[in-house]
Amino acid sequence: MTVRTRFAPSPTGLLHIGGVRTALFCWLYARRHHGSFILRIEDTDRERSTPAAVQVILDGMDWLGLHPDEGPFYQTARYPRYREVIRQWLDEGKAYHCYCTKDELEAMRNAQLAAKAKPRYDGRCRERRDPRPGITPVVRFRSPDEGEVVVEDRVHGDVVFRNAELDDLIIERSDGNPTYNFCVVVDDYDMRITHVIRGDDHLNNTPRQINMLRALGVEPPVYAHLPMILGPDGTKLSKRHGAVSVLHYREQGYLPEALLNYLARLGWSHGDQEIFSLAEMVELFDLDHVNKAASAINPDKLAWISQQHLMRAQPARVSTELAWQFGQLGVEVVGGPPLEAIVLAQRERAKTLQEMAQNSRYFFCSPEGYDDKAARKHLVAEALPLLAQTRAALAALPDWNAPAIHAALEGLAAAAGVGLGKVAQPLRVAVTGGSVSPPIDQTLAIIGHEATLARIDRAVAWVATGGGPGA
RNA sequence: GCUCCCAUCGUCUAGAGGCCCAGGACACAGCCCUCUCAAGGCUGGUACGAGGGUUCGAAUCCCUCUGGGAGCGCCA
Repeated sequence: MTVRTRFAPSPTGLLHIGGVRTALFCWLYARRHHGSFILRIEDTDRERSTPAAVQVILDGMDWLGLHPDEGPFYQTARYPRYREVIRQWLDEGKAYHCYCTKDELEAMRNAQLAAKAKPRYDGRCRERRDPRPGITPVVRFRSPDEGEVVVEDRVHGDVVFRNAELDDLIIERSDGNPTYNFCVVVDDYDMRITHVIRGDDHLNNTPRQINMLRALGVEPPVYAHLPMILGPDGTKLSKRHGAVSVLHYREQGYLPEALLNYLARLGWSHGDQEIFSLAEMVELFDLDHVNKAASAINPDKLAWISQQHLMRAQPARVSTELAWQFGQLGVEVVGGPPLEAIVLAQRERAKTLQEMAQNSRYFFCSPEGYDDKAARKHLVAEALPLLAQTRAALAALPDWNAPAIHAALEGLAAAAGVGLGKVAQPLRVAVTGGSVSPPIDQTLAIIGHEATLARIDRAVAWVATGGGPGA
């Protein structure tokens, strides 16, 4: 039997880390077993579903490369099918009309809560024969009164629920719209889903769904309920921390495979391995090593993984992403140094593409000013003679490349009887505006011969005129 | 309140009775490398929630407790 998994988000909020992790596991499992991954939009809540939210889901999945083999399917497009099943169940006595008003339901609920009982529908309309005038009924599924349902879960093991705990849930609202638990069942059946992989907040819904599946005459699929993902502080994911759209991660400069790698390690493991390429994840993923406990997001670790992927990715691809980041910063890169050289020089000193771009402005523009602390230490009168010598030596260089620059600077330092740092730091501040950059030879090589000399001149003049604001 | 789930370093996790006085990773501290910052290497500290069992032997199995979480909607 071919594996068929599905990711079924509802377009009522944003697609965040938690949803993405679920999507990832579904996708990985399907890929791993050469099956199909299906995307289904659960938009039966017409009040809260928005086209914008659908678009975010689609864009997010697309960016991450979690492409569905089938779909997206929209539940709102399947209403005729749901009605067909409901009609059939009504005919077979598996479902019935309920004329209780919201007020009555509310009263029932309060009474049960007051009696310290679990609030649930008592089934009072089960045997009702006649409609109540003026009330449009809902349709309820007739849940078994006795026995128990066993959810055979791939991550939790067998979980047993007594049917006595379950009540008759509404499957069609009074406005004619079908409800979630019911649609899921019909869809998973129609779409021949073999493995339902979802958040464990759905574990409690599962016995009801199994009962409905059986009413349809079929046996349930394999279930795997994933633990929740929590915010950095260990509490539920909220807007305050972590519950931001996945697309935020793109803007902040994370590579999709880095985010996916991080998410894969949240709840899944393969021994001690931390870094996985997409191909490795597909090859190694399995449900047996999915953890049962909830896990908290750790931004530091995500950043570290991000950098690991930045260092491993093809420079050409990283360049493309970097160009976008420069665009965001308003830095014109056309006509400047090749981006690949910058990637190679900067990738081990940036956690994200955004950070890389921010730290690389000086490759394209002269510093607008000098870092205060750095200037006070290195751009001072005493440093001028050596800086002037450096300028002369660099000006005389016939070939402008890192090894040649390096040799020149080394020679200068040796002749002056100082360490390379004495030469490099003033130069670095003059040319980049700060005290941090890739190795000075590489930095100068990328900036270019002319620009380097011009910037040294500016710095010398700046020192000569007593410093002051600006460069 | 009822039902269900969960429980190893601060965090992510390895661990499927002896290989564990518990391993890896992030973070943190120190050292090395070094023109700065990184990257990399080395070293260090910190964890099996508590109590009972079972067993020659338990982080691993069972029970109770405690602590977290989820569900109990004409939301998904």
